[in-house]
Amino acid sequence: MAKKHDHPCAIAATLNVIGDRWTMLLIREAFYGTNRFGDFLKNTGISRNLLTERLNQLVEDGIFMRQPFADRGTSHVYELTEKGRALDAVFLAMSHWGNAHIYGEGNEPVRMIDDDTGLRVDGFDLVNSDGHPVNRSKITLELGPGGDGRTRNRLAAVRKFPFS
Amino acid sequence: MAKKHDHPCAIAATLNVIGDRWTMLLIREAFYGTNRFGDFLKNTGISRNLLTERLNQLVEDGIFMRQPFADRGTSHVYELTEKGRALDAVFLAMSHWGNAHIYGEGNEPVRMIDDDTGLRVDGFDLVNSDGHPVNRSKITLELGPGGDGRTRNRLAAVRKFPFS
DNA sequence: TCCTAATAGTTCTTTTTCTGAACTATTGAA
DNA sequence: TTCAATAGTTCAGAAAAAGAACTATTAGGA
Repeated sequence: MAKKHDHPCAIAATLNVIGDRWTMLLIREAFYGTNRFGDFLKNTGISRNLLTERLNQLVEDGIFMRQPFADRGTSHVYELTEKGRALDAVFLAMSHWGNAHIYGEGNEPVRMIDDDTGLRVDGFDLVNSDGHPVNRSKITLELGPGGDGRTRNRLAAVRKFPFS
Repeated sequence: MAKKHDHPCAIAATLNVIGDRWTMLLIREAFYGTNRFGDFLKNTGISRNLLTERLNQLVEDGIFMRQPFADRGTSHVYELTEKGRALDAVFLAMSHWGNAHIYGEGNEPVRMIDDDTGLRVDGFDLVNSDGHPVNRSKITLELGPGGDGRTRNRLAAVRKFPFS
């Protein structure tokens, strides 16, 4: 991928791993069960050389594990690591937003169903470290231990989120 | 941005809007309260010509509203639309993942605090359309009204998510 | 009125990345 | 030992991004 963002920010850091046109599509495939080079290729439309590069990078970043697979030829299996599976929240958020705001109600290509009730999965509640729900409009940003002067200045300007 | 993904998938559709190195960073800035060309420029490090192009695209995509601002020179104010604010879930998911899996506990540059309890915001619960919690490991994918033959074939292969 | 400063945006060149196609390598099975 | 399947490499052309210089617009002040 391109040059990395280098300021202390979790969004920037995350974009350094998944912030390009293809990576989240590869991770979507992994969640769908795809684990072979050729299947990633076929199901996403990425070019071969980019796929090679992206898979290598994702293995290096600890998102995929690569294991030999004795089939025909030189085969490997790519599986999500725990760190990779933890991207499920990003997957779900993007999936929900795309359904709601690009396709719109009644036009979703794929829906997620809650097996227990048969109802559609339909959003998220934020929870705090006690597991209790958080009011999305009452969140404050705080300088963390990994922040620096830039972070402090940045937060000094704005602390309230317009979450809804 | 680059060529668009063209298959019926909410992730692909979302990537067509935010799937590049800079866009989520601009949206982060908007959540932080940034609304002027020069401030986006300064706070992200994007180049001027790309910023112009991205802002135009985001206005076209309905993520930002652009309004005249009488200051000095030819000024505008960029504000998130409701569709843009709805990306808060993506923002929160990326933010949480970056903190947890790139910086790690004790190294977060920025933390989100639940004003009501003072505790850290620490993840998401999925909810169904009744607003009730969903067991993440019990979700099924279903062909939606906007799906096509490709979608059907795709889902036929795998229906269970390895969410954790 | 004219100049200046502030802001936003454009243009242009160079560098980097992506695309797409052809080619190579490895290995199991016939 | 040849063939087919798979993964991966190489390379040329196209597209996008980076970075710097330049232009345009307008408020305010001399």
